[in-house]
Amino acid sequence: MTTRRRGKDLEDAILSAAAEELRESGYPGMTMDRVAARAGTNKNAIYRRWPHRAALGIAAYRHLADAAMPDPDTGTLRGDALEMLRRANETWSSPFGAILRGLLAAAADDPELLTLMRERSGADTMDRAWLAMIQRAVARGEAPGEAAHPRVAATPMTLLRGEYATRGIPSVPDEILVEIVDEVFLPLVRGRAG
Amino acid sequence: MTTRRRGKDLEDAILSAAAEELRESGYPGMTMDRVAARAGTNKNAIYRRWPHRAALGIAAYRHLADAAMPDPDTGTLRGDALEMLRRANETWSSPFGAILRGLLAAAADDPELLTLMRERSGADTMDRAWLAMIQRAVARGEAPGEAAHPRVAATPMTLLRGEYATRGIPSVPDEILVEIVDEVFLPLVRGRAG
DNA sequence: CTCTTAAGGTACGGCGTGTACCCTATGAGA
DNA sequence: TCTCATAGGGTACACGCCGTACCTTAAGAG
Repeated sequence: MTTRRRGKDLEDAILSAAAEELRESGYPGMTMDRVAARAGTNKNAIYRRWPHRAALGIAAYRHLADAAMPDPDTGTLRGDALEMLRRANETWSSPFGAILRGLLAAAADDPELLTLMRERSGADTMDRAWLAMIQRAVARGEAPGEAAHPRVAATPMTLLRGEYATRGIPSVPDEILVEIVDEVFLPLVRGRAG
Repeated sequence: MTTRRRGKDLEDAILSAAAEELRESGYPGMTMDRVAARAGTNKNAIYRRWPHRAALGIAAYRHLADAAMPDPDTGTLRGDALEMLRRANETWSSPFGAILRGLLAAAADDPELLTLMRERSGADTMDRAWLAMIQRAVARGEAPGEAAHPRVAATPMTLLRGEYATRGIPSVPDEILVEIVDEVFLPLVRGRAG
């Protein structure tokens, strides 16, 4: 330990350590002591940068996330929607998604943290992608223009999240995704005609 | 303290104490020590009955819940749906709902607890009420028979829960409820015709 | 070369969960 | 009526974690 890290170097080391802890133990299992130890520093350095454990957790989560997949384009609205749901399901059911859910659970009481989460977790990006997808379908004449409504766009993802919330875990079976698309999303889009 | 409580007496005392703690401090603030003190007993008696704090929390929550309102019957599907959402919004935004949300957050990782919660929290009852409501609309000729689908029935409540999950707070404004009904639920019901 | 700033080291206070141990009232059954 | 297994009461404690305080020491700007 000849040299002593400072500023950004140290900050990155802490974030990486926290991210690894998140990956290994989830948010509830991420302790400040272990993060400090893993980063080869001490809690002072952490608390000088982040006020809470939660703040560090969110910041570290961001360190993991960098998805930014391209929009699906299967040619049909049904195909695109299913693809989106399947991708989301994969993400949410990965250990990675478990972390996100842990964070969400911890933030559930704290509006301030919740908005932080929304920004970082790409939920808004997701909604925009759905809207764009619907607009492509409208352009193809596959859906009525009234279908391009934010709440319609957000519905399938909300339903998927609902599955996680009530079932609780590993992964939502594909039939459910199909059901969400065929029994809710597509009828909804059609029902908005005229 | 001439007499010493046993069995059901003591159990009720503990549950009542836990329920009061829940009401006053929410689930995160309900500590075993305080519950024991409030019940005039000690943690032994509690841990002999419930394995976790979470288990006690869920059991105590049940002690608070006894709603069972009659179904709304406004004469129109739109009116009934709005009424259901408004009632749910009231419940969920009450301190009482905050408790429920705290419990849900704590149980989010544990499927076992989640099923316990579902049974106790009346979510299934709620879904049945929605289905019955839709079936009345079908009988009136107000909705197509295909609309009486469990997933359709569950959609509005899931969307409302989604609002709580992302916004995080006090109460969902009425416009949002109206939007859920007019922009999603009713188009969905109509879109399932034919 | 000095001096402010930030890192390292370490020790705590406080709180909460779950367990251990030992004492004592209760009530069922002989 | 007496005995005795059972369950409640009291208390202490190990353990883990968060967040803070305090002091020492390196780094690097001026």
